[in-house]
Amino acid sequence: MPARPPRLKQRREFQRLSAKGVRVARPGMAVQVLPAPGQTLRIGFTVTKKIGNAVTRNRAKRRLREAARLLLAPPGAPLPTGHELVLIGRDATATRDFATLMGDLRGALKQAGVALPDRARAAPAPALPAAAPAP
RNA sequence: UCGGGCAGCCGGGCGACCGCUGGCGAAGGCGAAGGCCGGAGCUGGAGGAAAGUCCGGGCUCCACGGGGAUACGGUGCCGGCCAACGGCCGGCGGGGGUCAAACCCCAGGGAAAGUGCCACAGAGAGCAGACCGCCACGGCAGGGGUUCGCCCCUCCCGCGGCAAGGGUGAAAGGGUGCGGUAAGGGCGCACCGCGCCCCCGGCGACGGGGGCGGCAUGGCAAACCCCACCGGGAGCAAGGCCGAAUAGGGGCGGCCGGCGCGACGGCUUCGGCCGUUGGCGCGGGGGCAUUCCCGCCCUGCCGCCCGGGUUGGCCGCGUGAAGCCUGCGGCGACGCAGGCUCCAGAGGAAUGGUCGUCCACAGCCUUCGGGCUGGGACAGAACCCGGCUUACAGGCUGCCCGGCGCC
Repeated sequence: MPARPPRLKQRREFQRLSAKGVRVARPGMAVQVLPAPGQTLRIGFTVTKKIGNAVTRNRAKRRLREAARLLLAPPGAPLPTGHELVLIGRDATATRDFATLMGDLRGALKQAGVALPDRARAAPAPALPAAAPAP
């Protein structure tokens, strides 16, 4: 039962990603990636006041969080490692069709070189602790 | 049923799967024990405005002897309600609405204390004023009449009277009518208005009546101002606890020093003794900061100079001026009594994602049965409560006034 990825919370962490990370943009969001070899994936979300009022900003952040959960930490899969991520909301984040939003995120992560967990391997066996099948 | 006008309420419903967050917490595991780990499952989870942060409080810290004055800010008809208010209720006064009406609106104390302002237009706007006009008197000219004395009409000039009418304006120094007058004018009179006094009703704001006054006192106080009353400051990053880290200061100069400990130096009969020294404690002394914190601190006294930290957890933190129902009192705001309920607590900050179905709504088509698309208003708790203000798709309920129709 893998926990969700740890969150980035502090201002200086966001600033570090902004200064040193690689930025990839899609209509639904922008993604900043910084390699962190050996570390489990950590992720942060940010939506500026330019996007809208508090309701709109909250919605954008929640949709980004849900999209990231479905892509990066599906039930049963181990957490990816090796990166820190920041997802940045844009104007379309709150209104874009959710499947399209997921597509944006998938494409952005692929372009940034972040490997997604293997969904097929994750699918079975939530009951037993995942004994790694010998290759 | 139509039109007008108020008040209250709702503001997407149901279901499925996957998630988030608070609470309770089974199996199982660990430990000698207190207990710890663990999390199946159950369950709570945004608003009427959570908003603006404009008022009033609770709570917290800081300040604070009593009285007065000044400055600054606020409030401003009366009575009541409320923990309190700049809020609410009921009245009063004024204004609006309408043929009447239901009903709506209001910074609504003081302008015969002072200062200031009153644009444009207009002759004149605060010691009022005379453009057109009206009237009297004197004079020139023209016309008419004549009893030949003069009279009447018109234009113009001069000198006066007036403020009715026209005109300007937001406002022109009471209004309407009659009398009076050369024409006019509170010049006189009646009524209305205004001011003062008296009586009556009302807790009161105020209302009613009578008498007197001939009119004196234009408006603006969301212009300064005057009067009356009220008002300490900062805010949950308040404030407190625990742990970690760093520190619990450092430097320079001058002067002074009670006791003990320590350190250093010297002497020693090895028991101690003497000296030096602001390293520590006691005693004694001194003193305070606010607006993120280093608080209770400092210290022998005086003077000068130089900083550091801001990370984690817990409490505060939701049983409250609480909500719902019923009854009683009150026109009402509201109060009292009884019963029932526990109802969000995050901290880069939970209430989301997807789907089905129904209910509104909008557009198009329609054979009027419906069909197809679109698509949920304003907006997100951050210590809590009472208000105000502002935003808001659509909808529900009740009441009041008036018209028409029916019984």
